[in-house]
Amino acid sequence: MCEVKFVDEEKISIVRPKLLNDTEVLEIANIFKGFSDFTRFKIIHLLSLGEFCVCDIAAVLNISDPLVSHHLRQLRLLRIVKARKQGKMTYYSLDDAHILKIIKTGIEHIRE
Amino acid sequence: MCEVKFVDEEKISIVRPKLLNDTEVLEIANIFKGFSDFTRFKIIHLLSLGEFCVCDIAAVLNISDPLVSHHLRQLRLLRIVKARKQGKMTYYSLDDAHILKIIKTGIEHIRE
DNA sequence: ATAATAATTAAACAAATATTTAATTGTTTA
DNA sequence: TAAACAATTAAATATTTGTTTAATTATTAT
Repeated sequence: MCEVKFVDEEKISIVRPKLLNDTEVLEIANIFKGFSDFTRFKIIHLLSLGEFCVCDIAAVLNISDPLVSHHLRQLRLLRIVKARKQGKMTYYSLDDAHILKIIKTGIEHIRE
Repeated sequence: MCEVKFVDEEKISIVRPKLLNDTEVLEIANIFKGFSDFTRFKIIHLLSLGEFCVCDIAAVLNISDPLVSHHLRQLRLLRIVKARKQGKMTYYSLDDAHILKIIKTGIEHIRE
């Protein structure tokens, strides 16, 4: 086990006040959690290309309607996507410009 | 259940070739997964402020050494952080500039 | 009203993941 | 060489989370 005192007390004291508070950290981590699942990211990426109904999302990605609906619900709660209802259908799209930026950052990153 | 044919066949056919392949999606989703946990994001954010040993990370964030080590291992595999060994200690820091950009995008996002 | 359909919700299950505790490795110093 | 310490690893547990299936809601059209 590691001793209690800090290896570099000074470095720590400079950094401490710059730390984010728990609420902020939780919020940010949750946003990234929205992007962290294989299926969910596929949905998000599709919606970055346009507005789609649940039915078409499921068909294009070859997954079931309830699964799409389930993920969209999470994404709506995280305000990553927004919904527009029209008749029987619900059309989904990305909620704001930030979301597109996050997607792009991710794509850029893996393409180095 | 939703019928098989697409609501907007044309829109779909335009979008289809623009979709990312599964390997890319998995890679991106995994990077975001690195950022998606409360404790792990705290570690990442701390490392965005400087280079630290396991011992100090654990002390500042008030969590156990093995937990820090465990998360750092994942982050190293995802190439989000890198390690530098010196004597008994291992010093960790962010792996590249992209990572800093992702962190900033996240912080920006919640601060609108 | 009834039937058909898009979407959502609920319940059950399966799989993945975070955390804890204990044991181990590897390096330094006495 | 033995003791001390930083870090890692392993095993066990607890929790969260993704997916499936079935049932339900809400809207449109007959």
